[in-house]
Amino acid sequence: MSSDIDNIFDKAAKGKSLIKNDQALKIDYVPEKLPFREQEEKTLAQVLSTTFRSARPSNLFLFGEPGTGKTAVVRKVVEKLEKKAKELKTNVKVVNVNAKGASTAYKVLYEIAEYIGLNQEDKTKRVPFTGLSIGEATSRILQFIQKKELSVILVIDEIDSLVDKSGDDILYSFTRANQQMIEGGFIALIGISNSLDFKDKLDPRVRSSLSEEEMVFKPYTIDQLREILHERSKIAFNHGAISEGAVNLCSAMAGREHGDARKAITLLRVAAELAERENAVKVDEKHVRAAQEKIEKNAPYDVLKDAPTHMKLVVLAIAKTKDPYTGDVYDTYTSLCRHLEQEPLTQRRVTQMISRLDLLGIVATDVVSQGRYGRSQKIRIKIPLATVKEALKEDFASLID
DNA sequence: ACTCCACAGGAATAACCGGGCG
DNA sequence: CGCCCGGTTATTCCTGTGGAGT
Repeated sequence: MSSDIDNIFDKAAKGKSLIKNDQALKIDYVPEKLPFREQEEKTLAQVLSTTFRSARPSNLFLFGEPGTGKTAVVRKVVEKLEKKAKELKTNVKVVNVNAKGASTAYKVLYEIAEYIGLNQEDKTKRVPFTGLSIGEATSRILQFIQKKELSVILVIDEIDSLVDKSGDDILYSFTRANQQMIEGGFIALIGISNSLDFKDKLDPRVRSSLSEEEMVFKPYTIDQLREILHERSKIAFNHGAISEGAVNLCSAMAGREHGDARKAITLLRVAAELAERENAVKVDEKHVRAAQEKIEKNAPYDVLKDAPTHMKLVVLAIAKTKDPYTGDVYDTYTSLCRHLEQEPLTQRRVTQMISRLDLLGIVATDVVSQGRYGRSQKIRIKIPLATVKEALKEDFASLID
């Protein structure tokens, strides 16, 4: 046991660990070179270059499946732009918001205010953490931009979740603001979206002004993924610390659905962590497989573990009901509630939770019509029962058999 | 061809919370 | 302090519907 520990220390001391640069395997790492995206980089840079002529660049709209390099391309180009802007001492501000991370529209506005320096600058017209109406916050931001004659590049990642949450009003006011701010500053919007049909959800006016310029990111092919991983492992790993087979397997696994580079790299990272932990000399296929398993198992476990009580009860009810349809599940759920002396929620709420669980990937639902016997949802649990038990045993030890 | 089950899932509304504002 | 604002959870009420049984 203690020799293991010694081993770890020895290895670390000798600098013999597998990983040379762990940053390079993080999801938000942007490498110097983005293979197969040179064209996109160029186009983006072209569009944004008008900033230096003090003109507003076209709004830009990027889509593509997750892990196709949208965010990476934008980050890279925008970083360079910022650097250049600093050299030239222009008033360019780049704002990066991830709409998914910021849980509400208001938080998005708050972050924008932080980034452009409004909140440091002006005490009476700042955008506080909460308390203002959306409209007031928006207009304070716009006024500040105009007053300071800022050139703002506003990057909104996962823009679809912003619109889902609070509609396109904000986007509308931003795009419209541009038409009014002929003098002074401007906002150029860069929207990034994973879903291709997102545009249909928008108000036509917003749609046309948001996508003055569009770019579609195609999924990577398996060969391309391999190349990407190859490049990345050169940065991340010490020489010989990763086998060819591991790289190939990662790319194959990540490419199975659609070429998702993020998934491929996460896979590689977790595999490397596992390999390090067991003191292996190099990362190979076995670790990749283990990593895959770990990733699949862990995500739902975490969600479930700190879900609200009734959500857990619903999951438990689904697990306990055999051949679960909504009605049966609701029955078991109410009896579970009685058992725990909890007031049961309405069926409406429970169906909402089930569709939420569907979204989270914990269950799968199918609307099935059984003719005479009505129309209902057939529910399947997508994660292993053991995981469910593990996640819920703290709360309902007595109910789990 | 018609009926009618057993729900799905939208809309309106209420209750509550956290947090700034005057 | 009470008030406003937006978010989230939950309820109530509702309209819509695929297809087995008749």
